[in-house]
Amino acid sequence: MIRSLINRSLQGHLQALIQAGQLPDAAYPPIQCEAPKQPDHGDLAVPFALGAARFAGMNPRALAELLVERLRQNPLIASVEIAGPGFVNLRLSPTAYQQALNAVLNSAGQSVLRDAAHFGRPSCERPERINVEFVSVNPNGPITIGSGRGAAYGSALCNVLQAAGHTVHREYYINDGVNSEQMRQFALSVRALKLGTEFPEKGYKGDYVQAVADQIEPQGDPDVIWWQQEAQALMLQRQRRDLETFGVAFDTWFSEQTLHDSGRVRACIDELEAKGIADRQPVRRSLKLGKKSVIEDVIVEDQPVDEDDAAGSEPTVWLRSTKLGDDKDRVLRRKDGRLTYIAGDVAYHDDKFNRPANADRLITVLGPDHHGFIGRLNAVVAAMQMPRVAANAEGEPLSEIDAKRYTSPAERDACQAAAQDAESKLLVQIYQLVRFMKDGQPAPMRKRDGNIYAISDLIEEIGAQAAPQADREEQVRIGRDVARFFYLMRHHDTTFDFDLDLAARQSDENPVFYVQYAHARIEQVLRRAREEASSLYPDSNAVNGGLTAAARDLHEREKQLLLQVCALPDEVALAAEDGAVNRLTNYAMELARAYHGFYDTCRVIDTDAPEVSQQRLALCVAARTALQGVLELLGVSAPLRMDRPAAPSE
RNA sequence: GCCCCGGUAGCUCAGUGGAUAGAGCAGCGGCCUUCUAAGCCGUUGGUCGGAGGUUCGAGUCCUCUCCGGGGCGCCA
Repeated sequence: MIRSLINRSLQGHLQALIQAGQLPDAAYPPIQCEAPKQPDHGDLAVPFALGAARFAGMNPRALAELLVERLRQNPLIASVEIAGPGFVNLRLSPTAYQQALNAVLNSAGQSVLRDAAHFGRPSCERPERINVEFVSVNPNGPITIGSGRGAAYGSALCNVLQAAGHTVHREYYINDGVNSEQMRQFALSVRALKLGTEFPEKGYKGDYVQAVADQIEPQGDPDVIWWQQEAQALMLQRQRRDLETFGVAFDTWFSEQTLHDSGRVRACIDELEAKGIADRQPVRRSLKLGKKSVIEDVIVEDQPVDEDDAAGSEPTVWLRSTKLGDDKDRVLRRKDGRLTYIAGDVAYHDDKFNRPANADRLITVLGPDHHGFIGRLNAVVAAMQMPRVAANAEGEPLSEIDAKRYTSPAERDACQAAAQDAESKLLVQIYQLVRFMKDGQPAPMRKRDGNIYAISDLIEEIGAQAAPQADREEQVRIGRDVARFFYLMRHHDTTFDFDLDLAARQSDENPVFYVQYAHARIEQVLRRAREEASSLYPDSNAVNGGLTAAARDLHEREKQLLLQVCALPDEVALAAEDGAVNRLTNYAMELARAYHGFYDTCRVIDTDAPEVSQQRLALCVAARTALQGVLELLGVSAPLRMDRPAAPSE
């Protein structure tokens, strides 16, 4: 925002220098400003000269001098100096702040998700249609606190991508395949509880299983498949409800079984066999990997063929995923005819790329136990996308190792191209383990009675402890806000400890309340202004009118607040690029800090100084816009007021 | 054996190859007759696990190594 304003200026200055022949025309790194480490270095710092010196063939300070000459002419810049090895430190003019503030105010009251003109939305260079699949747990239990991280991360990631200008499709893949062994066990457990039949050895216990059993009404003596479908439908209902409570919504709930029913899975296998990337040879290949996943050898093992298998049984069908970079070949169809999970995945990924509103790119959010899936999912995508290999094509001869997995140079080239292409189209985001800490000890995720620690339990627990007097709806709101914020505080690909005691504490240690309190404070100020000094209240026209008045040198705290507000689009752009949504929780805390500092030092409502007061009200509105924006992206509410917790009685 | 993640202040963690490595909490000391003190300000606290390397410059990139967490099914 302010930065992009300045960045544009900087680019202009650079071009001018090149055109004037003061700088050689070279492939310079991008010229950009950044927040200085120390506030007393100025409002913004430009490290360009340090990086560009090499390309210009001059020393950094001399290059900085050239820039400084130009910057002195710039009306947005109040002062500029060279510091350290060649930093250019800028102080912005009141005009620059004024312009930035007005720009933010233009999107006050808008949604960063829905309104494309919201200042928090960075301009996206290459908008894409992105399909994001997340959560996708088996419908044999509630959403656990473990998957809760994936739910929080996935939903926030979608918001960020959308705010960055992409078209996002949120998708949940329902693992409802009837040949799933786990679902069969679940169905048998439900049936046992309902009918009092023998409980399966690997059955599911816990109140949620009983709850499903209580709701099921069998007519006659239905088969296991019926039980399975009924049970998973009920479980799915519960999952949807819990996710909704957690602030997670999907555009599509995609059923695995529909792919089997429509014959798509079988058709895909046929296609793969026709291409030669799947076959029925009784061998399995695996890659022997050395350091840095360098392929040291290809191991080929014969698979036993039992002569006495029932007549009519067919050979196992193998996906030759080692040709596509996976470390093992994978079975698509077992010899008893049942299809594996990965067979469904082939059809599923193919489907995502071939819908009317097809995706340019897929993102799949998976838990830490699925880390080994990256290679095979990539192979699955590559297998369907690769062309049939022409038999007579030529290429560099095969190496000794490659000869063990490829039949021809042409096949090798086609496979490697497909694998590479798949890597650019499918991004697997793995989130790491969460440990829930209670009284300094890890809390068990699975209770002894077979019950699971569900996300709904977490929400209720936090809400009830943080606000014992509040009504249920309010407790759920608090529980959801705190849980989401906590999940999102750390980088998704880092293990972290979720401190349940801290989460439930309504104190200054809890960052969620710190951020929300900043918002409540803003609302309070605006309320008071409306009630006690309505002539100063910034309805949109009055704010803009007030700001076109003489620009004033802002207080240091006001500048810091506005700079922080203006950093939102930059943070969104970065998060969309690298998927590090946790930037935004950090940003939210910094923004809140900036506001609290401003609030403490700068009296807003002051009828004796109407112009200053009006500008500060405008700053409040700007801060509110940014806070609401970032909280909307995080899926955390922005409360209009927060009552001070009762002081401990003396 | 291979893969992923982590090791930064007493604790929990930030930290785009750039300046004197930062917050919060805990500790210590201040600030409510004025918009909510769930707040603010000051202060104490560091061999960024270790060793090499690349670079004008490394907590950040590369190699090796030590310690901790997790993963490597014709389960999903």
